[in-house]
Amino acid sequence: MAAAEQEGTTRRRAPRVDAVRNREAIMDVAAEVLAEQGTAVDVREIARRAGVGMGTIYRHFPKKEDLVRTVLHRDFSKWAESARRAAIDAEEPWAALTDFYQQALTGYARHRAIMENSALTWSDPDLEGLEQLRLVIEQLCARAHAAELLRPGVTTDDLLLLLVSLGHVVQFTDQCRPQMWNRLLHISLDGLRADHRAPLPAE
Amino acid sequence: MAAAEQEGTTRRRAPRVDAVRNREAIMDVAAEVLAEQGTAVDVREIARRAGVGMGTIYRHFPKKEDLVRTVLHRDFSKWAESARRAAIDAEEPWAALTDFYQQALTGYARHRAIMENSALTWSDPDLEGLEQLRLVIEQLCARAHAAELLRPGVTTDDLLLLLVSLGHVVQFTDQCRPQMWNRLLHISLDGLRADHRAPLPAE
Amino acid sequence: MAAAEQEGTTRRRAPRVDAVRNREAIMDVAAEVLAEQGTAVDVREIARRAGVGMGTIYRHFPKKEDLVRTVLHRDFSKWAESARRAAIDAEEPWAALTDFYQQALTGYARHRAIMENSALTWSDPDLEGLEQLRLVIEQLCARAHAAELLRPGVTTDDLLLLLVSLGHVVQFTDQCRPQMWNRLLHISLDGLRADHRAPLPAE
Amino acid sequence: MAAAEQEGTTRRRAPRVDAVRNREAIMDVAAEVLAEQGTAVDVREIARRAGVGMGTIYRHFPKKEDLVRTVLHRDFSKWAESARRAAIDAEEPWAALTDFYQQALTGYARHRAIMENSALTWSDPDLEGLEQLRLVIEQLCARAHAAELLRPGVTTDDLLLLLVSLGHVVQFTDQCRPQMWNRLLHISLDGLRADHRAPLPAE
DNA sequence: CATGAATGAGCGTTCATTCAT
DNA sequence: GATGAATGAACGCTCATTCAT
Repeated sequence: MAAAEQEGTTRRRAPRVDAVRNREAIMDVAAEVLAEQGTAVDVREIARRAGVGMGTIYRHFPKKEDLVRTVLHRDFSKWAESARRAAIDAEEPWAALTDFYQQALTGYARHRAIMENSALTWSDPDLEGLEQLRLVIEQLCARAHAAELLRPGVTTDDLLLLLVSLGHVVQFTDQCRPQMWNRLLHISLDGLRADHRAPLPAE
Repeated sequence: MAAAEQEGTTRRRAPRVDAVRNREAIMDVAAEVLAEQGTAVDVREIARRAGVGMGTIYRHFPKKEDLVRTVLHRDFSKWAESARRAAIDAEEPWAALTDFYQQALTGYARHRAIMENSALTWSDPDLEGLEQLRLVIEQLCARAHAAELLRPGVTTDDLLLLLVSLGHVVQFTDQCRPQMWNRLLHISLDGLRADHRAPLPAE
Repeated sequence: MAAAEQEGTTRRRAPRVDAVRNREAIMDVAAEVLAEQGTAVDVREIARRAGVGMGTIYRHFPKKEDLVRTVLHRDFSKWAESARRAAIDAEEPWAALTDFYQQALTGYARHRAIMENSALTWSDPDLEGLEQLRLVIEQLCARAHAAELLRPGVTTDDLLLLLVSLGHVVQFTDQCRPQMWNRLLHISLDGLRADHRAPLPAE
Repeated sequence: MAAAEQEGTTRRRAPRVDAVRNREAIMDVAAEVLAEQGTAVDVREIARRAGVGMGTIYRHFPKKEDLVRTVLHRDFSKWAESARRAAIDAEEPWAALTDFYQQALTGYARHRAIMENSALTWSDPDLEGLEQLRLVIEQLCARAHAAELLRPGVTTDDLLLLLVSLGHVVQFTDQCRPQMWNRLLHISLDGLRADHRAPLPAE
């Protein structure tokens, strides 16, 4: 009703509000469900939990994969952005790095669909997503190298891959051994320290 | 029938040579396909590629899962056994460990279904498979500790988890960056060395 | 959405008229096919004959058995209800009884699936269906006994069982000797008359 | 060995012995299984329980239905023959009739496949089986009519159909109400008595 | 535009029947 | 002949996607 009052001027916009609302509802629900169940979810469940019809989903996202990609991208970006800020705010380069891993592994690594997709993303450069994360890591990497805290030769890709790798560990130890990944993280980080001067193998 | 029984050596009339051949063909093809596509494959595709009818598969393996389990178990065992021998034969405890990882990651880690199953196995200890692997790693771990080459506090589970973790890395870098996991392996192994005396976090 | 809610009368947006039509088409076709072929029909055939896709059937009836049960229940109830009315309307207790059998055997006894189910229902009292019928028969039985028309000792179960029994006769004489069951019915009914005072054997 | 001694003369017959043995084993087992489970049995189960290969079954009986028909025919005939003798031996025509029903319903009516097939047989006169039974009943019927014990107009077909009808009752009350069919039998037989002079409806 | 009913390819599985050994 | 391995049509069911309302 309130929306209808402006009829004359906003005839076109009014429906958009709903559309946007819907789109967001869908994405929010999808985010939840994708995190819980991975990409194997039934589209119907997303529709049901979002309170919309399936057609609405398909209007906004022609293929299920489009929805998945969009949602993952958004969530990933959101998270990457907060990670970026944390990285900038940190004063100690090394602490920045370790905090980053801690946060990443406590947070998004539990997201089933993101982890599923990390693999895809990695091998299919057309798919964006890890790219933003790479930027964050690039900074962390550069700062740590600048402070000579990071082992010579360690690249952004190394750090990124380590993250994904530990992410998988989180996935399947989350239920039975909730903190075990932390040990692996420590081990890996110790292996990344500047103390180690032995060159890493070429790819 | 009576005639055949005199033989004494072969209770079963004729060796169903072709049946054995078929069973093996099925398992071999299944191994291939499971390695490529994971457990989601259509049984029909295995049948097609094995050159047999669907019914033949179901004769040998009443449920798809039976086929999967059997194949995975076979492949895993085969590989675990060779890993065990290599581990025993190695003179240097540290080399034994690194070679083991090298071999594991060059080999079975490319197998999608095995990797799928590793995750499951981890959280469901009833499922066998990783158990054999754990035994091998236990030995490697013990020897390395005995020689004081391994960081204090490092457990078999740490090493096992590292393996699975790097296995996933192999999975999704195999196509685009075939040797990249090797760098991570080096980093992790360096983090495992006895030089590091800092205690690892409790689980 | 908000606009639709004002209506107050129809919470559901649009009546899915065609959906109802489809559901009914499915049930009608299913009734036909189940009557003809019993519960062994291929769901695809029902779909084909109803002019819908298979999925449509499964939308309305999650399992084949749900469809079967629903259809049988509907048909059975419909018929049982009309039988009940006829039984009440009849003035003569004996005529009520004979008409009831006539109608039952001319009608639902040709339904293969119902007859299949009668057998099951008999041995599994959890399954509903015969229950309604039993109620009708109970009344008929009571009235006939009250009028001393029915042989002493005859129970509702006797009458019910006779019905099912003659139902089977209808099943397999329907094609070749369409009215033959009628003779058996007469014979049985005569055996049920109060003239016969010889006690019936205990179960 | 004993069979082989006559090699010269019976070269052709020796294998037949086995074949016959097999054929009989198959039929015996099939009889059992068909009685227990009806015609829906898996051919494999018959083969297994008969200790022969499936090919052997299909050599003797090109189609499953051939086996079924043959077995049922044999069992039916066997039983019909014993019924015939009992019928002849009986001195009282009425007792002959009632004993016949008693025996039939205690005996073969529990045979699932026979009962399944009775329906088919009835409507498909090409299928033999009931024919022999009809002959027996014809005699019983004639004797009872001659003694004026049987209601005028009652035909062999009436009696035959009554038998099949009560047979079905036995089928589904056997587990839960083992003797209930007996009551129906009494009722029907009383309806068949010569006391009833009312004409039966034409078919 | 939103809805959710409809579609149908595809999956795991069974079993009568055939055929190489 | 006998064997039982192989075949494949057919079944119940799921779910991404389309489309009439």
